Amino acid sequence: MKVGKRMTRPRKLVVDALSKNDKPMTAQEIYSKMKNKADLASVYRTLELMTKNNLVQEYEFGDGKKRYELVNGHEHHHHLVCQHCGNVEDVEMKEGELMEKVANKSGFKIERHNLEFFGLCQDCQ
Amino acid sequence: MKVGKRMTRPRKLVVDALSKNDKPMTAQEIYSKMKNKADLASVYRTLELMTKNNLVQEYEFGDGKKRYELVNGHEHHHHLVCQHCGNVEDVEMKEGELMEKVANKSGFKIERHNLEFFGLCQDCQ
DNA sequence: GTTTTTGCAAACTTTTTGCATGCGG
DNA sequence: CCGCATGCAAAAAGTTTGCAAAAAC
Repeated sequence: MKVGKRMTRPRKLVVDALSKNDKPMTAQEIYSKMKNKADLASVYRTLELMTKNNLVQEYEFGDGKKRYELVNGHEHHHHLVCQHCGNVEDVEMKEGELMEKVANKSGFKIERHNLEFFGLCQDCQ
Repeated sequence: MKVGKRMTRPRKLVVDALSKNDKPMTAQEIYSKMKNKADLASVYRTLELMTKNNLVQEYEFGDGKKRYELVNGHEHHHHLVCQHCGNVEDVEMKEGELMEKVANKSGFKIERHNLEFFGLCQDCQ
């Protein structure tokens, strides 16, 4: 890891779990992948640390659980969340101009945005 | 209300609280506004009912609480959430073409999307 | 050796649920 | 009246926290 922090086993396990998955994961999902080799609380603490240091990005898809995805390697992107099967696909799109317009006309200093789509994937239509 | 459902006091109170506020409210906030005149559980049940019937729209701004806003009257819009003071402003933007592109290239049947911006409002910059 | 991090257990917060009672139409 | 909706209380579910023990460096 980095950030002047220690590279411990629980942290390795979290990174490991996240990097083996291509979809955002909940804390529970990450925890399940590491079979008692670290505590759930450590998972949460690690995710908080990594989120603050922009190593992971946090998402909410509306079911009350936060999901996390490694930033490393991933382009900036958004998600298509199937409301039937729960599957998640990545979408990339160039929304740059749109964001600029919002920034300009609002006077807000926009640091990040979440854009998620909900609907039905091809299999579920 | 409608939906073939009964217009009861708790439901009136929820609609009332929501219509007197111009920002999305949490269940707790709604509950607080109605001073023991209805139960929190009824607030949740009402919000669920109204969400399913598209009378309210549900949002998540990343703090683990769901927020609700009356659809009635409001144009389709998005939010600017200040990460410092928590204030929420509405933004309107024409993102139509962008949405179409995503729909076309993904094969997803998109039913709705959430787009929220996080940053610093003018006062907090 | 000292500081950071962990595991465990307990607490907290938000949301959901069961059930007997009560209100709306 | 009759069934849907409510209040209350208890339970889920997700996340956070305190603290002594253990691991990094």
